Amino acid sequence: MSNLLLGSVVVLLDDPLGGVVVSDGQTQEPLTDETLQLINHSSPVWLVSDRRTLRRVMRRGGRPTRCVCLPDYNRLLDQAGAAKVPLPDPVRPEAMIEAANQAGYHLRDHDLARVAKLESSFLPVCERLQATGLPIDLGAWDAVLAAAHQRAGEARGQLTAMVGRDLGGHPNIEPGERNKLLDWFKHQGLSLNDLSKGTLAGVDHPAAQALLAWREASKLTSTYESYTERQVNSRIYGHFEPLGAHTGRMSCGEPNLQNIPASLRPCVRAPQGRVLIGADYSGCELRIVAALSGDHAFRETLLSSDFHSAVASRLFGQTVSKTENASLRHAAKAINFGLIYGMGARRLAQSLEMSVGEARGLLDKYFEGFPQLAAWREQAQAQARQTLMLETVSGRKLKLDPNKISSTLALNYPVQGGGADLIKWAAVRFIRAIQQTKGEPALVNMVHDEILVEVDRDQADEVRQLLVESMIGAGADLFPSVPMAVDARISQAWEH
DNA sequence: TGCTGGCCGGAC
DNA sequence: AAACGTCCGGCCAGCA
Repeated sequence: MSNLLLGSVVVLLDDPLGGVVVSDGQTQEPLTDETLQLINHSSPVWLVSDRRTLRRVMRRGGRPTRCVCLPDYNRLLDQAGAAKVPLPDPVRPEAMIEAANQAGYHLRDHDLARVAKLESSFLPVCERLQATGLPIDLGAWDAVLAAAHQRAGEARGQLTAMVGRDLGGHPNIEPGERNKLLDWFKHQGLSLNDLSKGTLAGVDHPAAQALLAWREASKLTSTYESYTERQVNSRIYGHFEPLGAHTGRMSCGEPNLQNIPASLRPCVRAPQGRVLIGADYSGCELRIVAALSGDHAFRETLLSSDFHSAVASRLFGQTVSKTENASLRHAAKAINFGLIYGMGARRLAQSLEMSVGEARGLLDKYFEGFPQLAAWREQAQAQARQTLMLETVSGRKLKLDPNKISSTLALNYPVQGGGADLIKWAAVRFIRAIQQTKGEPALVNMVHDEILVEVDRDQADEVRQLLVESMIGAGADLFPSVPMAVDARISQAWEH
């Protein structure tokens, strides 16, 4: 093929008879073990009309190194404000190649070639992740939920004892009935704007505490009980969407494996003879901020031992550690955290419970110490207004609606999106690194800045090392000016 | 009865 | 005017 993005291509299409058709654009063959070995060995770019087809071939042992899925390419194009390429109808090999070439030209015209290459390398990795599933200990999972049931029942009892016989005419108020509860609180002389955790925590009334307790427990039971209904051989299979978020992050649903709460993570357990390796970037988004801004002081402070304390010391001119002047550390941490999201003075004031004026003063002082960081923020926002385009390190792009230019997004997109680039590239590097490794290592989950791998116990140390190297190496590739740091631990369960 | 939007909260 | 981002999902409330 002439298109530089594709190189040599093989098209894989569903066969109406239930098989898969393999084509190079001229000849067509059925997918057999032989043709499969042939294309696996020569490693061309695979071209599929949808991920279902890719799954079918991978189930039969297909191991693509890169795979172009037109709908995903279209998403990259669309978000960059470029024209999409219609999926040919009917889907024929020559038409698919033509469409993919078209998409390739559009991608290059819009400087999306690098991110397209990243995504096409990541797609097979993502499919393998999805097909492997997350191993869980069903008994432990059920036990945690049974305890939550217990707590929910108790909290519900306490609440209805107080609220059940209502002066306002609502008999038997259920803890989920928001409007009635708001009504009831009003009757008690407490007119609340909402029933969020934040406002409820400040309400000095036992009913508020009972409601919070019920919500905490019933969240667990209502959301996570259904997970075990989906398990097959003690594994849960989520549906990962490689471009689920417009920042480039993956998303996951049915069920969502990316928001399993801390209380259930110990129930994610490797089967007999195998272990889990959990590895996460520590402070990777702050490191990305450091790399993008090029701020020397920020970089040096970040690389020193305890970042939040160090920032607090600079900010307030006194010694701060986790034990000494902890409130100052807390303030610095709030700013550092908000930095990633483009937080303003108002919100900082709210989270630190101070006046907006004080918060503004704090931010000014903060950016005084990190002048290049402040300049980068200004520049990023100005450029977003001017070009109406946001961009990450891999060239991933987001076209802004001129009617609603968000300065927070201008700051957050390159950071969050850069993090997505980073972990995807790390996963690709890891899969390549373990090609020859025994012990059947497999990705079992990815959560934005964390990678979870399952492997035979005997290979755990070796694979842990490869994983760390892949993650750090990906950082060196994408953000060479600031080294990434990775925490990695081997254990039976996810977060023991 | 089924759909939709808002609220709320889990993860990062 | 105001502004801490990205998701998924369960439940209630309102509407047809």
